Amino acid sequence: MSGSRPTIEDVARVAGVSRATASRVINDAPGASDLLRRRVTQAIADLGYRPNETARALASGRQRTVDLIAVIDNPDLALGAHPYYSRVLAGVVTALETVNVQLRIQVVAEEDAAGRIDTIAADLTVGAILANATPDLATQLQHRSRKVVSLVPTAPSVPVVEADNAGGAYAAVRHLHSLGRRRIAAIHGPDLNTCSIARRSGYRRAINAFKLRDIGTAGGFTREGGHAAALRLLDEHPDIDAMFVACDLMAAGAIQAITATGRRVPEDVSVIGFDDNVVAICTNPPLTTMRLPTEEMATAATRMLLTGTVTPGHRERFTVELVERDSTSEVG
Amino acid sequence: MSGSRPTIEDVARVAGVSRATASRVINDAPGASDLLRRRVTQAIADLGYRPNETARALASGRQRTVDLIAVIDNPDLALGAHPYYSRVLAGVVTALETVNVQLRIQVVAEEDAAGRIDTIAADLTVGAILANATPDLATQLQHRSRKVVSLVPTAPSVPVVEADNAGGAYAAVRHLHSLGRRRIAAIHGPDLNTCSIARRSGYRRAINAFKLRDIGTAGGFTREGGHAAALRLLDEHPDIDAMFVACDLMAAGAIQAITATGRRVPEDVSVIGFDDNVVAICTNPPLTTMRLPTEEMATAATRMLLTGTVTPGHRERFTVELVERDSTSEVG
DNA sequence: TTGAAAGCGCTAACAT
DNA sequence: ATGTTAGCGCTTTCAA
Repeated sequence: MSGSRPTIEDVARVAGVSRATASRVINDAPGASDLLRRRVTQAIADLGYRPNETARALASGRQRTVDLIAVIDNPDLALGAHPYYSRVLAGVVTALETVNVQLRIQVVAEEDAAGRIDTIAADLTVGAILANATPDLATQLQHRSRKVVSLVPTAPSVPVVEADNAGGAYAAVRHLHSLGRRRIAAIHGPDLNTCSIARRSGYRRAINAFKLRDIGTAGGFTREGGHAAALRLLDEHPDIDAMFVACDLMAAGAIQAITATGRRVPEDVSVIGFDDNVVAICTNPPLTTMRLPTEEMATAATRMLLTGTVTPGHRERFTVELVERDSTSEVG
Repeated sequence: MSGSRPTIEDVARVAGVSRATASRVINDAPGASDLLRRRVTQAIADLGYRPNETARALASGRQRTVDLIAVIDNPDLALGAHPYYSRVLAGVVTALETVNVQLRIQVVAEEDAAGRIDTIAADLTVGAILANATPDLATQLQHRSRKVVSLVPTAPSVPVVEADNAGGAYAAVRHLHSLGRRRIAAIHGPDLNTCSIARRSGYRRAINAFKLRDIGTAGGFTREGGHAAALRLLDEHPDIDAMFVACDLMAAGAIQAITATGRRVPEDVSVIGFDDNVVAICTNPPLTTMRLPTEEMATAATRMLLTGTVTPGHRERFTVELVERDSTSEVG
């Protein structure tokens, strides 16, 4: 009776319609009048009905899954290794804890992403979370399926749960400035990466606001990239007294490079990163950084997919906060 | 016809029995003669039959899941943050990619682990992977369910997919010794942690083999712990020229501490870690460490559960290999 | 010990 | 537009 979970049968009965109609409403399928549609929706709400995913899967012949799409350029930093994916994964898993929905992870190599779009879109059931898709890929995927949400900014029409990258970068530079740093160089991420672009624009805005010189180079979001970039920067601009680095992994490399040139962090060169993942406490010295609420963002994105509340152009923005550690200090 | 996957119906027909009997055999349920049991088993093999998990879940009323049990003592190092869990998660997800089995993650606080054992055991369907269980917890769980496999050594009867912790620790010390280091201190993990115990015994064995002095302290497997431990060690034994640190996170802390005392890594004090997770490339200098194949181990453990090949006392051991970076050097 | 048959909760033809 | 009905592949009574 009232002990077990309501079924579609209950919904149909309460709404005074057939199971088929109830099913149509639940699945947003055509072939139901607005009147009945409303009655069913009401019944669902009243009963607190939630479809049994298992029965759905059996009847329809396909398992409902949430797809996590990761575009990989560097195979060394796969799912288990890269702190970003780890956090995304953890966030998605949290949202999936209570529902009967499968998680499918699709690792797509950058070069054959284009070729796989149709297949991916066709296989989508609940929808896809784009961990790090390019605007192009995201747009195409969204065109073919609608059930897509990105964790990084892409194109205006693609639903996104994003971090305030520009604001975070601005705050980072402002912090360095408040410490008396005046020659603040930047190690940016890849030129075409949208997070990287947003962070760079935040940096530029701050540089202008504080009337500083814009010194920057790109590092590719890897430790190696950060290392090489810092070396270049110090070579060309030996008087740099701070670095804004667009991700923690690069910041780790930058710190290694800075100290390798005989400079001290934070006294000679203060460093501020972006992400606040486990790497930040392991650099030497520990890294001051801007914290991204990655897990929370992934959870939110997954919930959107699950509840079907993704609408084109939907935009949710999470704030990014400063976490002070030992890689920054006042000019002394 | 031959196009789609064989069903239990096909198995029953080929074996010349009813669906009910086939089901009994498949589920190891009582009530089937040895003769029929053999015929069904043969038919399953011939057809390459694999049960449809979705149908199973619907009929039985419960979803089959693999449970990943993580005992958490430090909330700061939850699933998304700690590199170990990330790698385990990645490995489990890999094994689950092709099957219709749900992943359920149970985060258990250390203090109420005991109280939750019965509930956890009762809810198990496919089985549980114990990421970091104590011998006590593992034994009790295995007692109540059988379908349990640990990723760390626990008790002899509990099936385990483990790393050669002792061998790895021995190899680490041997490496330091081969570089001319003679005052090799150790930062061990928690006293009661079985990985930590195995690594410590490997260290001791090496210390004896090379006739070195046994200098050690415990660090609790956290960055903070490693930091504090290194400070203590250097204070009490200022002439230490190398450290064997039982995990990368602690090694990161140790390196921070060593350089903070004005010593150089690797020249004055060489450091070798254990794990080889993302942290290892982010320390300053990058960390020489012993690589644990955590993802592969987790995948193997999950497959065992899935195929039902877990038997009490089963023991699988993965080797641990040296990865040289810049935190170790010859005495010069 | 074995088999027949009734569902599990839902989707999707097919009728109306 | 709406309802009727036949399964999806399996487990689990219930009878034999």
